[in-house]
Amino acid sequence: MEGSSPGLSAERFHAWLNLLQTYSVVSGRIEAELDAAHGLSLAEHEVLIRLAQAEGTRLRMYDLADLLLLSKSGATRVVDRLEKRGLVERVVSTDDRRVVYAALTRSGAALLVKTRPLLHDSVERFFSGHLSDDEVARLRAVLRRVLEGNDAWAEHRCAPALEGAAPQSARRSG
Amino acid sequence: MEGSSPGLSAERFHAWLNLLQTYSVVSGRIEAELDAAHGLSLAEHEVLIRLAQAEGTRLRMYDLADLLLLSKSGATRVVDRLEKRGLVERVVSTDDRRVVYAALTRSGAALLVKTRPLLHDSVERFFSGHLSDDEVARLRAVLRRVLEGNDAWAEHRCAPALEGAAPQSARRSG
DNA sequence: GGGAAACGGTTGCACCGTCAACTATCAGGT
DNA sequence: ACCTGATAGTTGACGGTGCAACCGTTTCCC
Repeated sequence: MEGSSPGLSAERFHAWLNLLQTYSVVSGRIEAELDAAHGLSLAEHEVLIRLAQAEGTRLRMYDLADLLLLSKSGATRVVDRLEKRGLVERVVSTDDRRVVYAALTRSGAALLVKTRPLLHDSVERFFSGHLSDDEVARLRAVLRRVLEGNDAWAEHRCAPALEGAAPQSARRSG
Repeated sequence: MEGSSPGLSAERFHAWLNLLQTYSVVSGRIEAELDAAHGLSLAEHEVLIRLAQAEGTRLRMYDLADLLLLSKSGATRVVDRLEKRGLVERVVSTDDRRVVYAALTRSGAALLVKTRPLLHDSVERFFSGHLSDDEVARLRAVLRRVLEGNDAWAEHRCAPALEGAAPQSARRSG
């Protein structure tokens, strides 16, 4: 009853531990920096980014939750917070009155313009800056495979974010 | 004012997003499985594991917090929970009466014997199972570098855990 | 020895997120 | 038209975590 070879699996288990640790440390640092600078959490920040990139700078709550890997209620709450600050507003869909859009407000967009460079910079400084382009690519490939293995890979979630760093203009329909 | 080339940094930023997603998805699955099976969270599980591996199957609260990358209060609370279930007990040090040891109880050790294989299995199934040994090694190396870059690499935190899957015997001093 | 500072741990409070239950709306079948 | 079920979102209760303030202990240094 020795089970699966312990020595081998230890190495594999450590990789998992290291992932947890990296997540914990890096996200902690980034969050601290963002919070100190603008009082925005990582999740809040990501909401703004996702909205900025979306068609019409708005998203259904449902899609937002999906994008952020958050529960429905989680999405409700993060939007609550942002709405209270006037960075986002809720708009009920006319097509389907169950649907609520979270829409980026003017001041939300304005804030994002200021905060995005810092986020970029933080991620680079605390994370990707320690890696070569090649390593980054390999890392992505590996993580992608894990996500696929968990049926959690989704192009729309993993591919976008941060494209075209200046979305202010020419966002009209397309 | 174009700043750092956006296209390049996008790729690097995505790697970060993918790390967040992988953490979220995988830890969610593992946690669900552990919880369903034994009512133990991932953090609680790790406490038991760390204690089992420690000298005398006990650790100072301080060290425990460090190992788990938890705040002091976080450690207090997770031990509270485990103590309430009788899996762990607090022992005040005689050397230094400020110090409190969290010590694995008999039933804690017994439970761990049953749960550890499942944890192993979960990690393999949801995470490392999707990767080759080579990829695992590369991943570890990369994550380690990021941790080092954040002054967060610590041998005692990253190396141990899960060594010799049968610690029940011959754990005496050494 | 006595006071100050450092240390280890716990507690109060607030935040963030989940789950389950709920409301409201829409779609389908009869 | 009506009832049923699915869908989108919100709410309330709750769990887990961090921070700051706190207590008791130890250490340092005069």
